[in-house]
Amino acid sequence: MEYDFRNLEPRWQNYWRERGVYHVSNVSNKPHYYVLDMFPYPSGAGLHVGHPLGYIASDIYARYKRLRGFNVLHPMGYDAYGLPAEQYAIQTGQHPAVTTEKNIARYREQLDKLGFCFDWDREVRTCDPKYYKWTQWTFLQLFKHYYDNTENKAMPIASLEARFAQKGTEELDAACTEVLDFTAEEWNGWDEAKRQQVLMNYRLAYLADIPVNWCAGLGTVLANDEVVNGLSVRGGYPVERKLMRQWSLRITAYAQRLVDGLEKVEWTDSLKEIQRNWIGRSEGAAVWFPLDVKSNENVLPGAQAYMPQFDPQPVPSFEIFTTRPDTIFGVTFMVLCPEHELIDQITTPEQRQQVQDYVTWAKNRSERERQAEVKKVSGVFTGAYAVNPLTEERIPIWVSDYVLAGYGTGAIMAVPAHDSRDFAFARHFGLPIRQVVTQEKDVVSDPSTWAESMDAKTGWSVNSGFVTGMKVKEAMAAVIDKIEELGIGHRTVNYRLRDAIFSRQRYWGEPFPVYYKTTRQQDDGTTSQVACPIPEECLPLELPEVGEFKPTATGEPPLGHAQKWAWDEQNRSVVENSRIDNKTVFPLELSTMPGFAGSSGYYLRYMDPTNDERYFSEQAVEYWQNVDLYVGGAEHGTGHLIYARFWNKFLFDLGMAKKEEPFQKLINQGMIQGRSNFVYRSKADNGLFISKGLIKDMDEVTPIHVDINIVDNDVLDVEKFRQWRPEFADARFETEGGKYVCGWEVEKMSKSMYNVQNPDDLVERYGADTLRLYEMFLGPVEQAKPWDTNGIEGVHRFLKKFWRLFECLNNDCVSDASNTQAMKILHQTIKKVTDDIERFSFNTSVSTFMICTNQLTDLKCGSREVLEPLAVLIAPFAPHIAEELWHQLGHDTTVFDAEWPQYDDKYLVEDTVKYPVQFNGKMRFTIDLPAAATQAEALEAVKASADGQRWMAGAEPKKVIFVPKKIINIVL
RNA sequence: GCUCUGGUGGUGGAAUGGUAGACACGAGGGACUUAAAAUCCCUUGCCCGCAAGGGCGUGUGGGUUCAAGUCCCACCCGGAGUACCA
Repeated sequence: MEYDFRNLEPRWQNYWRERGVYHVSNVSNKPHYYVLDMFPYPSGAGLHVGHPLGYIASDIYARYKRLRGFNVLHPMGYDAYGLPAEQYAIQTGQHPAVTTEKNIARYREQLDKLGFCFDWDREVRTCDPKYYKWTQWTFLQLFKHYYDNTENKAMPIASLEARFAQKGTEELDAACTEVLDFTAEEWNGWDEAKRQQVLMNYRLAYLADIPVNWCAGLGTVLANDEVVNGLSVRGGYPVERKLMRQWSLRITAYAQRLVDGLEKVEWTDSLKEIQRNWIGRSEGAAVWFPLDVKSNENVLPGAQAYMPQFDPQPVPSFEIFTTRPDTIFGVTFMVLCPEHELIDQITTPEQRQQVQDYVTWAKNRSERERQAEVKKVSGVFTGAYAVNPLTEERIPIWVSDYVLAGYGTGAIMAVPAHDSRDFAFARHFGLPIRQVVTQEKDVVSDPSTWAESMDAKTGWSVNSGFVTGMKVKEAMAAVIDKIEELGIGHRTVNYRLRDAIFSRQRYWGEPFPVYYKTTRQQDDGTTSQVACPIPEECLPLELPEVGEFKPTATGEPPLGHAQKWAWDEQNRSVVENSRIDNKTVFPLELSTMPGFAGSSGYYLRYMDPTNDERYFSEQAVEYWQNVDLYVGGAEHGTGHLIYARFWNKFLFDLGMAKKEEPFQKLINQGMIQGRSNFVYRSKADNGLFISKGLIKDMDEVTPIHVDINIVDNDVLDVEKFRQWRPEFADARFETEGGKYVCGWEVEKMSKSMYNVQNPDDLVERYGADTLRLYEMFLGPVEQAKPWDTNGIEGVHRFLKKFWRLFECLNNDCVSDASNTQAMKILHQTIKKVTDDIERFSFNTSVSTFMICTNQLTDLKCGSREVLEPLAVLIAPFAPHIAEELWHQLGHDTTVFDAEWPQYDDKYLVEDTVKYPVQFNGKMRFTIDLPAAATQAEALEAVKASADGQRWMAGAEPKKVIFVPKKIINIVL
């Protein structure tokens, strides 16, 4: 009987579905294991061969774990909110829900064909109100909590209110936007609006005017990880900095825990490094530099103290952040960012015009220009001077945009000798450079001769007062101690991580469960809007229908088009906008949540996906704990994987998540790149195409992308090529032995390069099992590699051969002698495959199956005793053929209820092993030895077998190295 | 620039410090066939040699070791992340 995958694969897929073979229960006495894939965004293009790579790997591991007796949770769902569906809606007017539904159906069809073991009963979709109810709920919890640095966890905002009423901000150490200082009396005297304004400063989900990445092309705000080189990741539109009132998540409160948590998880070093860099923890010191008042008297009428904790005098001071406190003796100037609030106050009249011009210029420069011109030095002198608090030297204050408002304090002490940017600045403006660190003890040189600054944090301090002669590390500590002693600064840690902007001016996302009350403030009479949460029991707040998906004429987000988008506080329901009276009916928030909202907690929801009472039940999370294995792309390193960890840590603080880290082990599948094929058109003769091997000079031909689907093993199907496009209808070919050979190149997989491979075609041609094995055989899962179908025939051939192996059993052609040999082969295979799966080396597992099959075929097959375990062994990789063969062997239950075969050492022991023996590299021969031979026995055997010329009888070797089963090395 | 990766035949890739190139593709040769498909066998890192055999080989140069693709140092080249982060 032929290996008829076209008949067999759908048949078993039905069998699995009908019997609910992959249904997973939360109640089991088996050990649990949770294997998760990053759920896909269902795009209109459908799956390409890159998607399934990770799914196949996780499917293999999930099935393997199941066969090893684990209760395996392996769910799948859709990250269904997103920009493409919305863009499509704007163009066509088609509702995003409709296109999304259609795309999901297509994805599901494609996924089903590949025979995955997902428990579809647990499917989640981020756009489903039953799901996003919990996304909104989590947002409300973030809104209702603040981060207490003393407790080092999130705490209810109510406890903060109680605290304020009792003792104000005294002894409070909490994550906040701005450090506030008020007493209980002050708090108690404030009205509700003012109090809400203060609380907003502490909430983990907060509303604030912040500089955001505004993308006019998309009409929305973007998070930092959605912007690259000043352009939006989606669409590549320019992005500008703009001050807007936005919801943000105070993820920075968790910065340290996000760094620390990386120690506890099994991720690749490179991904951990990506996250560490993104969080960007740096230790250093904050130091106050006071203004030199004497030299600036004329510019400081009524200057206010800017150093409340430290300075009793009304002298403006600048707090700077440095990671090199040891170089404080080398400060020759200081630099403020153009946004710095003290610039106006300190600038001298003579410099005022210049400074204003510079600040204006810097503000109007787009983010993109700024980043592109990083190497261009610009800046202006303010005319003012500061005092170095340790040396009491007078140093000029400059303004330059190389100092960023968003990092540290927006002001720096410049040490040009030991910082490359300060160095470039000093050189450009002719400012002095003073060496305070030397790499070779006591050796100093003239910095004016330097080509670059000396940035290394190594060497010794020189010209540095009390730290002169100390090693750099010691000097750092000594300077900070001194600064703290003098009360002019302190040890501190800075993070590069920014709070996550959570508002998007889009339609197709989760609505914020928030409405706004307008109130008039008692003290100054200004009106302000107070954000009020929708009661939790009223969730989900469903996304309203809108006539149009574009922003409104007044520039409001698409939800501004909704007719029914107001909150009736008394009836606790969404009502018509026309009823807004700001007394009982209020406007609802018009922004929606970003893509990462829905994907930040989906792995928890899979544990208990139909629960309407809770996010997930206590019992479910208690059983599953967290994800044991997460498979997905490393491109989510600075986005989803940070947000999800934050989300989980927050839920952990609430006592809901049971593990602080959501993803214990993480495997990054490598990106599948496209492999494009080219034909070469002669420049001299436009109708002539020259085969690759016949081209003498690449200048004589034009390479043209050709659809990879009409190329097989780099050989062009010339007839299909002529039909492919009208202009090639009369194409002529200069061939190599009748074959037209195409060139190839690795490029991104994209439609325009005609190199997109659709998995359906391959399933149709070779079957799902072949495709699964082939994708694994391609190379290590983690490695990026170009897609290339050149080897798929070999894998398909292997499956046919494997199939024939089982036909032998039916023909009963097994001999006893060969059976013993076959058992050895089987047990070697069990051991190797098991080891390989455990270390996620699926490509070598496939090779092992090939070797095993070849050997058994050579032996003229094997017995049931051999073939039965083999069917189980291959089941994770090629489930359909395994299930078919398993049933042919007479079983009537699924192979996935079988037990994973164990290997027996007795079959692995070889009687004798050939040992290569080496005499100090000069001579080598091979002897036979019992496999279990000891070093002494080995030596005796060597002496007995070695040839007499070189091994003198009775001679003793100087040294013998004996590695069992490997090699004996003897030094004479 | 900084950080992380990787560099092995014509190709994809194997090698707990122990016979480098498993396995597969491609290529060449052959068997079976009227033919094709399918299947099977042989050769295939490079150089010398009819052969036996020998020499050279894991980006480059050093080092550690009886033994290095693997460990250490320096450099060169790719890929990824990040980017005026003080």
